[in-house]
Amino acid sequence: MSYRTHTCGELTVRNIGERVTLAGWTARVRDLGGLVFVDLRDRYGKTQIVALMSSPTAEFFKSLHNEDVMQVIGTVQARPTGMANRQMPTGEIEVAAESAALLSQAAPLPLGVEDEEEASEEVRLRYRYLDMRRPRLMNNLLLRHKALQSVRRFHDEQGFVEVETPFLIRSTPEGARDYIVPSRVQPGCCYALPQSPQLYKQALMVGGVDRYCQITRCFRDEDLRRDRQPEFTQIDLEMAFVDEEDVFAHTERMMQRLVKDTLSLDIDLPLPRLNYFDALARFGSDAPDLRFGLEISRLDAQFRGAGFRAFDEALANDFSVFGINAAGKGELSRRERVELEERAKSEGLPGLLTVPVSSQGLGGALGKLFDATRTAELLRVMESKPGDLLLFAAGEERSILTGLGRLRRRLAEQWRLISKGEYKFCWVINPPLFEVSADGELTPAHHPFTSPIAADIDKLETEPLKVCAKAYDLALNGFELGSGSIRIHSPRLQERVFKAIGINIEEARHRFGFLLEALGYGAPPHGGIALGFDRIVMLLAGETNIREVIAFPKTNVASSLMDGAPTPVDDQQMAELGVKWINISKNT
RNA sequence: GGGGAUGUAGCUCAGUUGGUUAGAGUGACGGCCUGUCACGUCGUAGGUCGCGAGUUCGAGUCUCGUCAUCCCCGCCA
Repeated sequence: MSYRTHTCGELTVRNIGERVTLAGWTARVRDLGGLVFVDLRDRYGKTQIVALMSSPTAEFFKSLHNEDVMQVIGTVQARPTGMANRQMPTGEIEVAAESAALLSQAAPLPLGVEDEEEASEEVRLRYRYLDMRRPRLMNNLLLRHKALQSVRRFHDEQGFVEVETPFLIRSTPEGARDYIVPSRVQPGCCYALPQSPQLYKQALMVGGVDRYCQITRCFRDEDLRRDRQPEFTQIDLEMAFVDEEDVFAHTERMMQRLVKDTLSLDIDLPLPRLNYFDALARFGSDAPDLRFGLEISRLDAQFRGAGFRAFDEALANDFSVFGINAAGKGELSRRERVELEERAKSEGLPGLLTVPVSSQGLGGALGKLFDATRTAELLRVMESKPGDLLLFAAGEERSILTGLGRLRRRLAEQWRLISKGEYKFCWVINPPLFEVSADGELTPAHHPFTSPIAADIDKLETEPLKVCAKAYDLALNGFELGSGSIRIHSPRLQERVFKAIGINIEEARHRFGFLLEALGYGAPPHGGIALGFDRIVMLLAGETNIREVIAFPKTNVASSLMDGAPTPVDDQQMAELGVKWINISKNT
């Protein structure tokens, strides 16, 4: 006989009179003396079990503890008139118990499975298997499953081949720090866990797998954030014989389908596109949040010669002035404006000038400095009207823009300019191919296999920093969902790019192993994208933290509180690997 | 590596200018109760105030250090 004939979420009035067997967790026991109710729960729902004092099971029910696992055999019956619970799907019926069996006993729980939100992050992570019994995490896991199936089904329909690539790979010094795995068979050598399957998917293109997709784990040993875990899942895809437009079209349809399959929402295509520099200039971010305004304006011309000393000095130093129109915020109190200025400093801005706009013109520090013409011009550029509050900051262009970008997001949250359930995607396209690293070297902004846009190839040797890449990021609601590019498939162009960043072909071959060789054996034009699956699910779930959509996530210092990883390992294990610790100061 | 927040009963929290025996809700345990559904009701147990120093007649409260969890900057091709 099977453990259960039905789940705890499916019995309704249609089942009245049926003899059923249910199994699940004891969610609650309501002992009324001569009458006992038990809510039996599984992931499908809850069903009320009832036993009269005269019933042989009543004594057993009274002895139950919360979360004991049991099996009940009984008959589905309608609840007495007026006793239905309209809150729950099974609320019109109950199961009159004939017999019951305890399947497993539960000790008192360290967190309340029944109450929502009443547990610290620490306790939830330590007892993740209990947290899972609560609807929030369970629903997120179910949503994640749906999203996985949607993406797989879509790619299968489109003729994509799912190929698994290795987890034990060659370490490359580029990019994020690698997780390292020492080899026992080859003492002194290590594998790395992949930061992404980049090199392999390009090899697959050379191999003729012209449409590849993989939903796979990636590993990066960097500090965590609310949208970053050391191991995370990517939707990785690559296509041969395509240009950017093909990748855009494919990715957009995948996202459209994903949002439809999970949330039943329709996304309009094509998705808007922003040039990388425009995104930075207007939103102070390469992953702009388009759900609200507060756009940034460049105001060098409007402030030049206006006599505002701090900004004049900045302009004289080749710095810039930028502003944001906080529409309708002109009535903020003196104190609120000071708080705003403090907030700006905490976002890395050197300072913030706040100026209310009234029907008389500009207030605050600019009231006396700006004449009618200058005022009119400023209001025109900032699209401002009386009742607004203007925010200004001056300094080095990029740092002011990114600072204002962070402030912009904070203010939108604080002022509740974002409505829930809105999904605003956008492509951010054609970023620079190279950037200058901290030590002054030219480095690839994306990765060294990214193709420059055709029009810029001639500048590779002369003005490398002006070369734009055939690369693109997909952003959603202020988060980077993923990025990709059209790759270089010509060994000659690849060589020029390496030369531009100061590495010769031998060195490149040493660092990137097989890929360069592969490109020499007939590589089709190809490109692709990799999307952060956890982030996508986080946003679909309406969560603000990636941990909420990961079954067993890590803490800020990359610990797993449930199993205690990472731990020291035996000397024996280390000896086999030929590895010895030095200078260990803590955690030993 | 840097900045910020938090840490008090199993859980979620309160605890005043430093002052007697550290409280509440919930959960746990025991009793009563025949229509509950956050059942009600009566009772009982439950504390290394994260840890370690220091200041003080006296520290949950003040100072320093340290650990843990969270958020941000750096970092994340």
